[in-house]
Parts: sequence; structure tokens; C-alpha cells
Amino acid sequence: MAGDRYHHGSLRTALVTAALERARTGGPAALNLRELATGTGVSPAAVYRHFAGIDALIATTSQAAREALARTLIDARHRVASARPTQAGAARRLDAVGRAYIEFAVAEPRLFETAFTPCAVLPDEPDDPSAWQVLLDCVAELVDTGAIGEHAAADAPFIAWSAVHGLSNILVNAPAPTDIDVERATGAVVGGVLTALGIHSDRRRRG
Amino acid sequence: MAGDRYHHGSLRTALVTAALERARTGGPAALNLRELATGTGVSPAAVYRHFAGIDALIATTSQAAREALARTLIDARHRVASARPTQAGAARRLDAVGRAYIEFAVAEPRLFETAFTPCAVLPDEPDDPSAWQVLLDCVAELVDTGAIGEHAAADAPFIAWSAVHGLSNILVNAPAPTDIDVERATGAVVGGVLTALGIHSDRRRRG
DNA sequence: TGTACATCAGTGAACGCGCGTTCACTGATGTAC
DNA sequence: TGTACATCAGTGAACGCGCGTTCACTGATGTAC
Repeated sequence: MAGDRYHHGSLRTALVTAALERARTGGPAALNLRELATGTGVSPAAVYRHFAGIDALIATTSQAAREALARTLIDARHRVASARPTQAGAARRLDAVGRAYIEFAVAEPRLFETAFTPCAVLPDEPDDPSAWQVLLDCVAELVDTGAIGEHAAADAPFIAWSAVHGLSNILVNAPAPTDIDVERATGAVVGGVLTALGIHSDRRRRG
Repeated sequence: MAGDRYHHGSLRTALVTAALERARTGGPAALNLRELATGTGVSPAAVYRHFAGIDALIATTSQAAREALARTLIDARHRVASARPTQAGAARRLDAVGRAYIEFAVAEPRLFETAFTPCAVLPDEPDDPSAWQVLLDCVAELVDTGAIGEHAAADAPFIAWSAVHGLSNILVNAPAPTDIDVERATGAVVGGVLTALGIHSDRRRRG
């Protein structure tokens, strides 16, 4: 809509795209106003037409990275969609989302790091889509199908998020105290979540 | 041993102590060679007598923060020591260590952040004490007492570490998508770990 | 026990870089008449 | 349909700061004789 016929560019979008690309290889530390500007073919000062400063640009980029993660989760969830919701289906979808979370972190460690880097300013709008919301949707489906009780449902998002987020962080950052078999650890952690929630995992049929 | 009668100071130790103190309030971003030096009563150049550069100083400080965490875990574990190892005792010790991990992160968020900040160089020696090792000890005790099987033991450290590390990260960093009840989330996550490992939690008797 | 000397932890001044930000400006866009 | 003008996204040069690092040096320590 904004089109290709503009003053100099749809700069705001172009800057965020460039920032994501840089963050993908260099993490949040690679987000540099001057290089981002010149890399987009624009003078540093032009950035200030669209962002209050570097902190706002970083916050926006971080949010964009989280939204990319959320989209990956949504895709993974839809890939195991079924005609009618069932307990087994709901469990398989949570399993798929958990695995996708960890796989995203392993595939794009610097982008994952960027997604959760502490930012000096808050984004103007909430994440859209939101990874947290995807998780809540998964849990809601588990409740709807009767796979878990209402009471367990309150704790479920924390249990699930902590586990996959924790392993992701460990795989991405940690000066690993021991060499980690990513496949195995992923299976153990995601399987552990299902067990913790009292859901019968059907990993046997798939591994 | 090094004593108080020295050239100008037992500088290396003094610098790391000062760095930990600064990191405690400002995180790894507050680790600044010049301020650290002058804050210790020494010129910036003096730092180079003890560290190759700022990266080495940061790496050492990060390691010191991890070791502080490990010491906290060890204390927590010893606090529920029993005369003879039992299944219930082993479970309670894992529970206590898990809670202590999260409590450390909540009590000292910037120090926790420092402990796991990505470093440009690796420390010369492994962490001592090591948080990972404390976890392995807990799992070993669970195996010894027969609380969990040998097979489950291989996955247990990942399940436990991911869960507590993940919640800690979320509590420390996350621009929380929802307000989190720390007590409740801690209980849910640590309880979830015990359930995932197939251990009968005795939280009912304590909460 | 005293003296000469090697060692080495410190000083202090300076370097040079890269950064975010500012400011007066220019030139294209789009609208009122 | 043309012209005048307000708007605003851009330029380009410069500022100033804080940083890690370097270098020739100084002065205290400890050891050999």
C-alpha cells in the first residue's frame, strides 16, 4: 500500500527490516544507529524522523523478533491441526509448540537473544502476535478437551514457558558445562512438561 | 595470606569485588574498566597488570557471580540435610535447590543477569563451586536412594535446570505479558519438575 | 648486616575511535485557490 | 489546469563524550653478594 513510490523510502519499515537482519547474525549488540542508517542508504539523522532514538529502534526490533518467534509457534501449532479438538490433539499441539520454541532458539540464536534482550524503553503496543498468547491458547484447548483441569490450567503456562524458555536460553548462551545433545534435551524437556501437566505423552509413536 | 601489607593492594581480588558490587546494581552493562579502576583507587592502566583487558575482567566477574549462585544452592541443600539419605530427603533437597535458584534470581536480578551474560572470552578455570554440579549431585542422590531410575536420571538435570533457569530468566527480564505471582509460579515450576521426574512431592505438608 | 640491582606493580598523560545526537538546511510532496 | 505555499522527510557536517588501550615512566619490593 505504502508502495514503492515515496520520498526516499518507507524508512521505518526498511530500518526495522535491516535491524532484524543485523540482529540475526550479531545479536542486539550489532544494532547500531549509524550503520543501520547508512546500510539503508540514508543519513544517520534521518532515523530521528521515525524513532525517538536508538533505544526505541532497539525496542521495536526486539519486539519484531518476538513476533517472528510467535509466528513460528503459530505455524507449528497449525501444522498439527485436526478437524475436531481432541485431548490427544491438544497435547500434540502443545508438544509441537514447545519444540518449535526451542528449535527457533537453536536455529536463530542471535535473533532469540534479541527477542529477550533488556530494553531501555517499552514498545508502544503489545506483541502481535504474542508467543505468550499462543501458549495460553494451547492451554485453553487442553482445558476445553478435558485433558487438564481448570486448577492445573492456571499453573500450566508457567510450567511450559519456563521449561522451553529455560532450555532455549541454556542452548543459546550457556558456556555449556557439558556438551548437550539438543534433540535429546528437547525431547526430555518437552516430554517433562507434558508429564508435569499430567498429560499422557505419545512421544513413543513418533520418536 | 596475601595480607594487607602490599605494594598498593591485592588488586585483582579488589577489582573483582568492586565489579561484583557494581554488577549487583547495574548488571553487566555497568562493568566499566575506568570506573572500576578509579573506584578501587587505582589508575585505569593498572588493571592491565592483572587482566588482559575488559573482556577478561567481565568474564571473571560473570564467573564469580555464577559461583555465588552455586554457593547459595549448596547452602540451601545443606539446610535440609538429614542423617541418612532417604527418597523423601533427596526430593526435598532438590526442591530446596530449585527454589533457591529462583530466589537468588529474584533477590539479585542484576547479578543473575551478570552470571549468564554472554562473554567474549572463556574463564581460565571451570566454575568452583558449580551450580550445574550441585544439580548433578541432587540427581545422583535421587538415583542412589532409588527415587528415580538410572534412565530418568540422564534427562533429569536438563528438566530441572531448564525449568528453574527459565522461570528465573522470565522473572528477571521479561517485560511480563502478565503480572506474575512469584511465590505461586515458583511452586508450580519446582513442583512441576518433581512431577516430571515421577517423584511424589510433599508440598502439601509445607505450603 | 649493608649495599647494588633486577623485578614488577603502579602512574599519568595521551591517543583515537565510534558512538548517539544536534542543527541549520534543502528539496520533494501534496494541497488550497 | 496551473501556481503559491505549507509540510515534512531527508542531508551533511559537526559536536562532544566516554570508552578501552598504549607508552614511557617511577618507585617500592625483595634478593644476591
